[in-house]
Amino acid sequence: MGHEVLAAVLRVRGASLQVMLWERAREPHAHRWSLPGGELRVDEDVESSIRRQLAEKVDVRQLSHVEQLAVFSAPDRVPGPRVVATAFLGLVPSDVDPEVPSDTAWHCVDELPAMAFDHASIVARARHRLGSKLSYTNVGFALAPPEFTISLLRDHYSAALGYRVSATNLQRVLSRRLLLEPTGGTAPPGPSGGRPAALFRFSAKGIKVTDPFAVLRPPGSGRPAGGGGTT
Amino acid sequence: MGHEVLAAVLRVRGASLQVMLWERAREPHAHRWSLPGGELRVDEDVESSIRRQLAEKVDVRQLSHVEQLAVFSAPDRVPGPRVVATAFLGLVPSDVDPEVPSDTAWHCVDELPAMAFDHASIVARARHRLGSKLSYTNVGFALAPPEFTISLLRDHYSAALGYRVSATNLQRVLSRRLLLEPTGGTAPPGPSGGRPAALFRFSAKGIKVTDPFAVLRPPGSGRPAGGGGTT
DNA sequence: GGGGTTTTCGCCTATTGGTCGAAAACGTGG
DNA sequence: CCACGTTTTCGACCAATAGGCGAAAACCCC
Repeated sequence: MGHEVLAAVLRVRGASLQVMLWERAREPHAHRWSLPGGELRVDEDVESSIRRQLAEKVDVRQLSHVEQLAVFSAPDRVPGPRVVATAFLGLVPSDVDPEVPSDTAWHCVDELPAMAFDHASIVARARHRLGSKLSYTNVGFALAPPEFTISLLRDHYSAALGYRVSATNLQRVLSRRLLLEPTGGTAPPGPSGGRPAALFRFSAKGIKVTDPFAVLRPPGSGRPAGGGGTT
Repeated sequence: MGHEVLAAVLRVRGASLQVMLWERAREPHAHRWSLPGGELRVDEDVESSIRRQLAEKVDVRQLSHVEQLAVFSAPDRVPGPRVVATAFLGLVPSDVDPEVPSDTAWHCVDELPAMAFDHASIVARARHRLGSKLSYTNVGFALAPPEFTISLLRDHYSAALGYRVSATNLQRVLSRRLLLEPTGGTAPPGPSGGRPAALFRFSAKGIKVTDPFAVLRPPGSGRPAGGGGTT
């Protein structure tokens, strides 16, 4: 029984969320688009494997986040011999534009082309996971450059969530979580003018990226033990 | 490359959280305790497989919740040929006491015996996942009988989280999420007297079990679209 | 310098979580 | 049958957080 690893690598471009896909040249499902990945080797675990395979597509240093998504294991999910897939969610910050092979391109997640196998449902799962985690972790920073303005972050959140979020509120919520640290610098205003936006960087004083926060907290503590919590 | 499925099946017993384990009779790791599970067959997906394998241990109808946990894939996680494991979290309500085979027993999660392979880390992951999800989903009801008192639910939450939670607060939070529905009945008081407790059942009007709620909500909506959200 | 634009910040409100204490509803023992 | 302990339930109050609005700040161009 074969085992493959696949990744839905997402990024924000302008106002839309995009996923990295490559076009299959050969059957089965020739000319349909599929997620990057491949066979798991015997000497690597699934995370090493997906990082190795993604390295053939993009510079792995530009991946700001990688996490397990789920196992897809329907017996007929691919034609031929049985293949189980471990799917990952990957994120790329918006300030880099990795070189990709000629058969590979970014597609907006709400205008997906004809997809191979069950890859469309994997992308859907990745979108859902990202949207959920934006609320209670700091994965949002993985979408943004190391230094960013609140407006940019707001736009990224909006693109990933599919609805506009308020910059005022986003700043206050993230500040309370001790996740924003002003760099002191400012970004130049756009061509139409406007007040220069202050630059921020991500602060590690807050929660860890994978830690959900506890709504029902240990008694007496404003935030859960272990260094951090958020709303 | 082999693929196995494993489950950390948890339940609350009195004031402690327990996990179902069986004692290995043969090498490797003879006399160490391991999670139920086994080989994935070619004609089933991972969830069917874990349900089938758990059926050999307990009545599957008594499993109130099953969800994917993570893939464990370190090349040397088991001796011999490579085996990748898909781990699950399972829950059993506290009112049933499933018959288990003679080599199988429940163990308190904070007094685990010598565990086989990487199974201890899988149990740790399951505990963490349950604790997190108690806060923002309704998995808590999967630990309780169909009808329950607030005190019982409070005790189950306390056991699973490892700290005491307030019954007052638990009731208000769950009520606001529209998850509690009074049955009208009451439970008889204990031997030391006391006011009879009102019985409740889980109400499906609230959030779905796997849906996290959005802290950053769509504008204008008190709760996210799609049937429910919570704080 | 005036008008347009964008960011930032302070107020106000609504919702949620946490704590406390009183009242309700039971059993028991004098 | 009445005082007492026990447990549940409920209301009141407080703290923290999220959302909305509008004014002020800081820039552009003309």
